[in-house]
Amino acid sequence: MQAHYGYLLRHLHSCVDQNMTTALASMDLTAAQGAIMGFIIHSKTAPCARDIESRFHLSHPTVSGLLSRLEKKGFIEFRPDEADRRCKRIYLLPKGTQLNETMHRTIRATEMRMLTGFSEEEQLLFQQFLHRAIDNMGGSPCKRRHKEEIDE
Amino acid sequence: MQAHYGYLLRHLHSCVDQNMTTALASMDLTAAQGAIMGFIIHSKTAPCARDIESRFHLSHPTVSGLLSRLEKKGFIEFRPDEADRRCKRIYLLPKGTQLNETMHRTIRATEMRMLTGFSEEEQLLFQQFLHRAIDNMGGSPCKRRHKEEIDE
DNA sequence: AACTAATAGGTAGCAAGCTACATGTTTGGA
DNA sequence: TCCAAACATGTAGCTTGCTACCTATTAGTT
Repeated sequence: MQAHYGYLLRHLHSCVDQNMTTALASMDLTAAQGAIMGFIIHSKTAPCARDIESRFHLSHPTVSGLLSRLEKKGFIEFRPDEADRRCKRIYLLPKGTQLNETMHRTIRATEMRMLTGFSEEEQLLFQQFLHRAIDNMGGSPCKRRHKEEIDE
Repeated sequence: MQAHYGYLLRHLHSCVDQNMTTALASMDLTAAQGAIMGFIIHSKTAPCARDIESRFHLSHPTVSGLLSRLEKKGFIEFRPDEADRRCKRIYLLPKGTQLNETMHRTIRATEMRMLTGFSEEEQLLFQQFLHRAIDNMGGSPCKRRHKEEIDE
């Protein structure tokens, strides 16, 4: 029997994404949007789009689209940085601040569901496999490299 | 340190997909298109869109789009089934038949790259983890169920 | 001081995933 | 036989991912 890891990865990713989106639907968030809101909520200082690109290894236009949808829905707002007029910092609006605990519980619950029947050791191993495989593929999927991963 | 499997899965899937697409670019195929061409080439009898949906757990419109791009590029053509006028069977055109060996080698090579440094046992374990996680999430990402997975 | 690099962001355009709804064909049961 | 359910496909419209190319600002070098 053949491996077809490419297929398995797409399938699992797709399942998790759909389940996560369904779980977050009552909060008016998709899986990707939820992940980003979690990051913004936990940031000490107001992040800018670039920070999100680096953290999630996403291209600039992808993040740009996600943020503009979150802005349209009233979770966040942009305000220009006074010191550096290039970057627009992201600030939480009330609707965004409210999410906090419920959202994290929901995300956690979906991940736990995926790992049903996995022992502690298996969970750790699974996580290590994913990290090793990512490293083997060169880390960043998008062309434009991020600061912390300059391969000299 | 937290898990964030959702993020890891997206990241790995994205890396693999990009690498696969780059590797297949010289054949004028993307990763998803390559997977489907492989399935069509190996089919005993001419498949229809539905067969591809079941095999890859994809929704109908997704498959429909992929196939129409493959048709436009001249890899395949559609011919209606004479017995059942609902389904349009998929036939390989010369450009599609030519792909065979090179394409499979390329796909295999990319998967092997991802597994660099994995022992035989680790590869098997990784594969089992993916299958188990998929089962935990309920198998099919899209709403419309497929024949073989009717959960009674 | 001035020019070039790097950086932050914007837009267009495409692929691939999804849901929801509509059409036409087959099949099976009353 | 006939009508309803199941089935194969089509289309519209959305999100999320990408590349490529553009502008504006900052920083660094000469």
